[in-house]
Amino acid sequence: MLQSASDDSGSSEVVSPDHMLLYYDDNFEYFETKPDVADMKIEPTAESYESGSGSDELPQRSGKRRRPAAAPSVGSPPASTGRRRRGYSARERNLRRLESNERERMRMHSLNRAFEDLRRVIPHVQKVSKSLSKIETLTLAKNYVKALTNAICMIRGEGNYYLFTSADDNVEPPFILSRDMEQNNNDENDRQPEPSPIITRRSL
DNA sequence: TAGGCCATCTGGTCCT
DNA sequence: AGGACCAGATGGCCTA
Repeated sequence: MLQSASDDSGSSEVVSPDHMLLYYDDNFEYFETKPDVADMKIEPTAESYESGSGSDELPQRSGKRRRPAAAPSVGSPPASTGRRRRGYSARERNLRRLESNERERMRMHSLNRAFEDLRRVIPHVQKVSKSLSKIETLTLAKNYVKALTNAICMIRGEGNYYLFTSADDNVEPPFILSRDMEQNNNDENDRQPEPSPIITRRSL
């Protein structure tokens, strides 16, 4: 297995499949570093890749099977309308693909770090050995902003700016802020002093 | 075992 | 032209 178990924070230590980089011989044929991908069905050659004959597949390196040829996205031309850039050898194309994969991984890792930062500043009840999912994080953040906005408006004597609806209840636990719950979040030492909002949603 | 969540790959599109 | 962004597809892990 190439990928370690996720720590559920999205920041799992991942062994990049690209580090097991394929070797190419002079004919641009692929060679796996370890030919133990039992379910790998396609061993593409440069010819198949060049011809765009539908088997221009990179070998499965991460243990995850590549999806079949991409279905054309809605409202966009088919993938094979000549948009593929010419002039690149199979080796160059595959190097670019690997570089793109690496950039995409880095991008997703930075996105996950941002999610983790967001989790740290959203007061919530800690689930046992489990952090908030991404959708929970976003929904709680939205509710948090709403509640804080309402609190500000209340202080100004303007009444609630947002009304919470049943849709805001989709994420458990209910959005309630208290010092105890906030403390629940503060289990790490990388805290900076933050204001201590005392907001009880149910009182809104 | 099914479903939820996630990481990764991939190709199309947008942006600089 | 090339990188960023995006969404679809896929398979692994985990939990109820």
